[in-house]
Amino acid sequence: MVDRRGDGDEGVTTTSKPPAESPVDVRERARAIPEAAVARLAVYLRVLSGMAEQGVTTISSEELAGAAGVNSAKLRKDLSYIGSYGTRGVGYDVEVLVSHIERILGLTRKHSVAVVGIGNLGHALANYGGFPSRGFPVAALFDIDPDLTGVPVGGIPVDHIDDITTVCAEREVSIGVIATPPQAAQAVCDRLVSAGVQCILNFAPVVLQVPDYVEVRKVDLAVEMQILSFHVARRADEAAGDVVNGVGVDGVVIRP
Amino acid sequence: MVDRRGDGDEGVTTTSKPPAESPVDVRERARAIPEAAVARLAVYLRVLSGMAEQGVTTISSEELAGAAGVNSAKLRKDLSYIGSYGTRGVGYDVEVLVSHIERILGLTRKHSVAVVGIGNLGHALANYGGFPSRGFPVAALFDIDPDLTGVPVGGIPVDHIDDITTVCAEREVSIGVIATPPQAAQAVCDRLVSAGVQCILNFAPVVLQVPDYVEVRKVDLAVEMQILSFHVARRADEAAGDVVNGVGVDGVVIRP
DNA sequence: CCGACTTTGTGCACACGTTCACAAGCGGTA
DNA sequence: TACCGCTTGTGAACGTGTGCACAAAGTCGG
Repeated sequence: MVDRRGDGDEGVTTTSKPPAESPVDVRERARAIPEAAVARLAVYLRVLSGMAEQGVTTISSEELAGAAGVNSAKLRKDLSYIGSYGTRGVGYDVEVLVSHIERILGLTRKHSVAVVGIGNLGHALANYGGFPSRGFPVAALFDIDPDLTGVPVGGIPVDHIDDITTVCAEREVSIGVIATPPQAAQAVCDRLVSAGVQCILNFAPVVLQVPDYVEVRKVDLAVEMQILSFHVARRADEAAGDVVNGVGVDGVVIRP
Repeated sequence: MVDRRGDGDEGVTTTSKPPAESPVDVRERARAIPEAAVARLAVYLRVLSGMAEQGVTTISSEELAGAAGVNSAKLRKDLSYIGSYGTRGVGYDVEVLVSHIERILGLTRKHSVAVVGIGNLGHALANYGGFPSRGFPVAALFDIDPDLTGVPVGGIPVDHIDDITTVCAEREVSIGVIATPPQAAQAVCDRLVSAGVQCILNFAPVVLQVPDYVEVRKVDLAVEMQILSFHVARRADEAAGDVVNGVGVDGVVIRP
């Protein structure tokens, strides 16, 4: 039932395609792509889309790397994970690259999204234009507050959280977004999981416990802030402690 | 532990390799906590704070690791970067650990935050309770829309973006949050930087170009979604692959 | 004071990710 | 066709991060 539709075939490129990659190879390749590279591929894709809109048809690794904020060797290696679709001496065809990255990222298929927790953040997410335009239609909204049920937010009526199982099944939700207060997050997560959702994006500042087969990514604003804070502090220490021999600013003995 | 051993008895170790590092490098290294560890320390801190509130005074690496969703060896190694504050046979004193992590993360100082772009997301951020409670008071809001100027959001009046330099200096903003549309992000970023802000949290789906001394972290919802999408696709491929092993790729299922 | 038991801190080996550097391949030119 | 300059793709070196496994260091009961 896993419809491996994707592009009807690989022959979009010129006739040159010696080893005639089989779908199995593509699959093996996808499995072997490092996590870090996947994140960057998504960035390349966005940059490339922008390029395409501006009418750019060809781009070199150097240019693309610059626009994506990485070094060009890394970029080429990342792209090599998905196949060799460049032309030596010339660069990459923007459209070809776009379609291959989309295929690898599984964007040939639409992924319906459900947002749980329609507070400030939930509202923002429901109205966020970046989702639908990139193949992630928001198909359902849930909240525990009965007063919200039926109220449309961003064009979609809110459902009560108790209906999560049936609604998710009905609308084929494949990604759940948790935007609830921390206390509710684990319970919501459990309900999503039992509703068959296997991918979760968690905005609540909690560590979710899930079965192995469920993929969770978290966005934790406080943690991001604290990482920035750490760098501020480190920088201050460096400035202040430059000359201090053996002792850091905070009293940590650095040298024996 | 901050390297204070001078004991004899290395046992069976091979001949030591000479890294030939200058003392300065050693000191820099000692100070440098791996980026990945810093992110986790922030998580430990949150978990520990919760524990403390519930009256827990002591915790073992195993328990804390479980609550933080990491393995215990990693947790201990992470904690060892900031010093050895545990008691063998017992565990860690929660409050002691909290205070040390806070010190390392630079949370003993308040870091004022400015949010630029008061749209849906900006509203959500301005109202987000998680910031002030964790030592990140929102001290300023900016937008380009003159109609918003003076309007209070989350208790703070919005300033016009043209006043960003003076206001940021006045209120000692150390962290800037960009929640504008992508087209505006780079310009806003430039203004923040020239206003002296050295740490930026970017929600706009753009790769920001900044000087070396500025620290940028990005939160890109579309990228997160696409990473999840990749995993969905990979999983689907794997499921198909189980069948494909020894069978054609046309989706015909042949059960052995 | 001792021995049994618990838990930390860390050396070591391994896996993952990044960067370098260069051969291979392509388009353009004479 | 033969050459030249340019850019890709990748093997190999390197650096960073992870996990295991165990000695060291503590508590506790007797």
